[in-house]
Amino acid sequence: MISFENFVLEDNIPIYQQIVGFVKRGIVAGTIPDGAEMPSRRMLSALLGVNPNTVQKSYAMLEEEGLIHSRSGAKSCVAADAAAIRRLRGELLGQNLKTVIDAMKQMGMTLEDAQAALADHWEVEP
Amino acid sequence: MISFENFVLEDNIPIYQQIVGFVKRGIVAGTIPDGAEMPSRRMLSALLGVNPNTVQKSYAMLEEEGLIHSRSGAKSCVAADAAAIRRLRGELLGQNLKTVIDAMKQMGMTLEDAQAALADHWEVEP
DNA sequence: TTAACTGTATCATTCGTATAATACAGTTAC
DNA sequence: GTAACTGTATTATACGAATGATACAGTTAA
Repeated sequence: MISFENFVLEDNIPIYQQIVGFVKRGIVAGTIPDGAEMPSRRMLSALLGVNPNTVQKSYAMLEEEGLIHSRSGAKSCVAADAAAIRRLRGELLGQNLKTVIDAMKQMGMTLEDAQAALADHWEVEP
Repeated sequence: MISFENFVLEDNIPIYQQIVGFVKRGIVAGTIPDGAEMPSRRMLSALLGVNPNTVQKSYAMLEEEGLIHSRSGAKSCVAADAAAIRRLRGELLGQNLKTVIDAMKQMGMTLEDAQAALADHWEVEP
């Protein structure tokens, strides 16, 4: 069973997007392995304190991208082969870096500034 | 008059937040100097193709943070002294880096991985 | 087989974002 | 002084995100 222990809800980002992102990053990291069982919609909604419909929306999007497989009545399973993981890594890395790089450039920072700031903030948090 | 030439609307982020962020980053970069005239609400809304009320919401938030000064009837001006710029730089840097660092750590990346990925993506765009 | 789960679907409601159409009072330049 | 701009305010509408409450059919383990 996949663990959502390290999942923390953020503000200002749709919850269903946060759940999708958490699962995607776990797949890339290998902490969510191919074939693993997803928690049921009801169980995860109770664990996170959100509505079952919100979790259902996340799972539907993961299903649409072919990252999980659902059969009516049975538990949903992760479906992530090596090709999917490779694709995900590039997708997530590009998304995250584009935002922060654009912002830093607009702040007048050079690559050296950015490298220093990244190193500064890396070990601050647990 | 402050230029919004380099401003591009993104999806999935509230427009009023994008405008606030653009002005804040410009203040940090120095491209939006202290005392400069802001474009009027109506002019900027026409330029960006958004509703005047949306621009008004952005300006009201900047006013609340003390970054611009508005007088009924006259144009709004930037109010950003050295202390405000220092505060802004730390605030924006922290916000942007926290998101991307958390995501990278969840993907199992080390600081060295992150440095390499940052350098890879830095010069890709104009 | 039956009870307890599972996925799936539908309906109503609340809230924030964004739009639209005005209106009014203060300023600035001619 | 007047016209053309400013900031500010109000009301209504539309849409997506999220919640809440059900309901129904498929599976799985006792």
